[in-house]
Amino acid sequence: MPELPEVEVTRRSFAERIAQARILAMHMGKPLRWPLGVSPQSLVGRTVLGVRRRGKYLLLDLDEGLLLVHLGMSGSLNFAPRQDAAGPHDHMDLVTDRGVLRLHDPRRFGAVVWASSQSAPEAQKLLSHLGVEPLDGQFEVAAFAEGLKKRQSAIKQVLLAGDVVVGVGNIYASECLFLARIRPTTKASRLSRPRVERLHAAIVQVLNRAVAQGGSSLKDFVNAEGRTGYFQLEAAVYGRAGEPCRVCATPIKSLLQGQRSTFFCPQCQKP
DNA sequence: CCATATACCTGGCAGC
DNA sequence: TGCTGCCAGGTATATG
Repeated sequence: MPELPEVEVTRRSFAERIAQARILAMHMGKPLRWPLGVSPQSLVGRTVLGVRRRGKYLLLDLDEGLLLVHLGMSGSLNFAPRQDAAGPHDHMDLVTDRGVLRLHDPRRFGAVVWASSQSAPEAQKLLSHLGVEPLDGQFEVAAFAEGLKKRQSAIKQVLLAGDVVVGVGNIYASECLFLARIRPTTKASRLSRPRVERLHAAIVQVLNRAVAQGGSSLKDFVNAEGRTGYFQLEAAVYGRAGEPCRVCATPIKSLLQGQRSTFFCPQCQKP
């Protein structure tokens, strides 16, 4: 579910409300992708200073250490003054004096991991290999082009890998490549400079637009206030196999790349 | 180092 | 209805 836009929308929907909250209790449900790494009880008394994002990870800065939260494929957070009894798919409650932050994650590919600092091994293991942030002004064409030059695999899969640029998942990879008029199977190293420039601009444009639309709610994404997103309504290619291209009316095609579905317009995205 | 396959887990849906 | 197989927004890890 959650790519950069959904994670950022989630962050914005509770960051201010949880700032300066004191942790009163923490309850963990079924095992997630990785263990918390510390006793939930040991976090009682800590204060949540703020919420940042790195790639698809949310970083909850505490007055001592931090929590890394990942939503996996099916995770969502909810922050409210109170929560109902936990359901079978609620796997974390962070009870604070400003509300309860609850992680709902049916597939349990998500995770909540404690780290003593962002530079500590337990955090670096997850963050160190991540590529540049596309929306923070540090994303530059020259470095992007350099990163792509080294990669022999298809551009779609290089985007998904997240070690050149972070945040572009399976929906937005197809959308960005459509906007940039690039065939997803093109080898990254073979992209012409104009195409790299178009892709760079498309990534920024698509992700910003998706954030503005509250993310994509294909199935069940909601932000920490329980609100759905609307970007899926304007998706150009994702999930539209067989439907007419919004630009040229040619039927959208789909294919598999690395076991993931890719969607593209064979007319607008020439090899 | 690089590229690709695999594993994790649950629910929804098409097809029979 | 109920079963089976396939698909789904991610990514560390194993394998070649």
